[in-house]
Amino acid sequence: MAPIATIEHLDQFEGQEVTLRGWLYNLRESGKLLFPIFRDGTGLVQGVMFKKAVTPELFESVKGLTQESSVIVTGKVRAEQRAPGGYELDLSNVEIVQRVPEDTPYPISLKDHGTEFLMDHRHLWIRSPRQVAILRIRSEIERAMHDFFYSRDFTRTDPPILTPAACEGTSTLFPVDYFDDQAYLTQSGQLYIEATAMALGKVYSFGPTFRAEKSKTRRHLTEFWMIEPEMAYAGLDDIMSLAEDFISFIVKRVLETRRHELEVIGRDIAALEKIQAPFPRLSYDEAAKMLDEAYSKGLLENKFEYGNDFGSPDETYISSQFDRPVMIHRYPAAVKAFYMEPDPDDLTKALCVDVLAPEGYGEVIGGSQRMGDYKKLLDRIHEHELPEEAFQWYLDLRKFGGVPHAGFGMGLERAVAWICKLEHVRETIPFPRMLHKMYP
RNA sequence: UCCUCAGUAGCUCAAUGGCAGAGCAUUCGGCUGUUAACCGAAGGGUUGUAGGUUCGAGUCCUACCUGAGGAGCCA
Repeated sequence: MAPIATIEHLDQFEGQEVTLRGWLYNLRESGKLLFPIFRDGTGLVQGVMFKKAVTPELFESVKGLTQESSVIVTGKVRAEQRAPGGYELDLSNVEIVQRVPEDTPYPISLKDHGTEFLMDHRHLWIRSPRQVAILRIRSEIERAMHDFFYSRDFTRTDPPILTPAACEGTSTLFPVDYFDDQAYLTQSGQLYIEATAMALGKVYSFGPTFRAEKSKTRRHLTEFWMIEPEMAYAGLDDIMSLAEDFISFIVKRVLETRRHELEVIGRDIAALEKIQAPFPRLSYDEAAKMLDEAYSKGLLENKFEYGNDFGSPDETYISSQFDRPVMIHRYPAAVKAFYMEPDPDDLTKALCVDVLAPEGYGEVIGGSQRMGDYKKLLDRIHEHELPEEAFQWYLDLRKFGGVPHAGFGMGLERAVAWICKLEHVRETIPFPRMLHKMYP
């Protein structure tokens, strides 16, 4: 019985007979010679079968085998320059586990397809080599995130997904029936990990978040995964340093362990190699000045109105001026969330930071120092017309041993989209949830 | 929600207001080194839906549906 191998590690079996378990990716025929290409989730390998070398029954069963039929194949591994991947399998047996019927052929061919068709067949599309590579990179990024925070003595604490009230505004919540009451799907775990940070010091959370925004852009999902660190006794500068170390760590890890996948998707690796801390830091005022100058030079279509949040084209312009992520800090408090601490040097500004990814990917991280004072926080809750009762527990955090604390949130899918340089976040998650898109 | 564009075979796309076409996929045949193999043949159509203009509409007009891209909002 031949040992079971994976295509990824075929080089360890050169000259040996192995068994692979996978699917038929493609089949080329040349008379009495067959070239089936197999995939097993770790890569692609081409098999060779000469008619004379096997039984007629075996040859006929492989000849005309349909795409994506599941197979267990046995053959001898041989280095072969003519084969894609560098190794080839001289086939001695092909066991067909399930044959795709001819009258319902596998819908995703090796030719081009449109977005709508691919999205309707997302459950099959994820088998394509490019999608496999992206999902492997996503997985590696998730692993790197956890490694980073554990190596820095953070404790992972999981916030609830069903929540009684909004974290920021109420217009973008998904309501759900909760017995005789109404609950909402969480928009962010932040408020809850502020509480766990007061219990454990340095914490982070990683989980799904839900926003019912009617956004139809390449950067939006209604369900996305967010990683959020929160630190007691920390301020804005601490989380800016943390954010640049964090991003640098993740990119370095992907370059170390997923270089092959980056090559599969055609990512420009040199651009990623530049991602090293420190990142450029710009105040909101400095960024606004930059936008003014760009507008007067005709580089921006619309004039930036000081005091507003940056629009998408503004972010793209700013990030295009740097070869690594740029951190913009101290936005006007008026355009930011209610829980942010005002800048003591300018009370109209908030101690917050947005990290804009390069190459036009926009905001991947948003963070801030949190409002420390009980009375000021209560006033903000009233100003934003939020229900005070729902925030009583949150206010308690300022009543019982309040300390300066800060944290940030990174949208995983936007980070993956940037690191993989994808056109759209829909390819960063196995089953994206978008406006009017729930199937499959 | 607003703006722009698109919808024709299973898929990707052609078709000056005048016979509904090709490549891939499928089926049949050929090929002993193919590289999204190639060569020959066959089957496959309510042109998104409903109206309208016209001798004649895939093509022009109106409404609606669906999708894509962008804006706003956000991670």
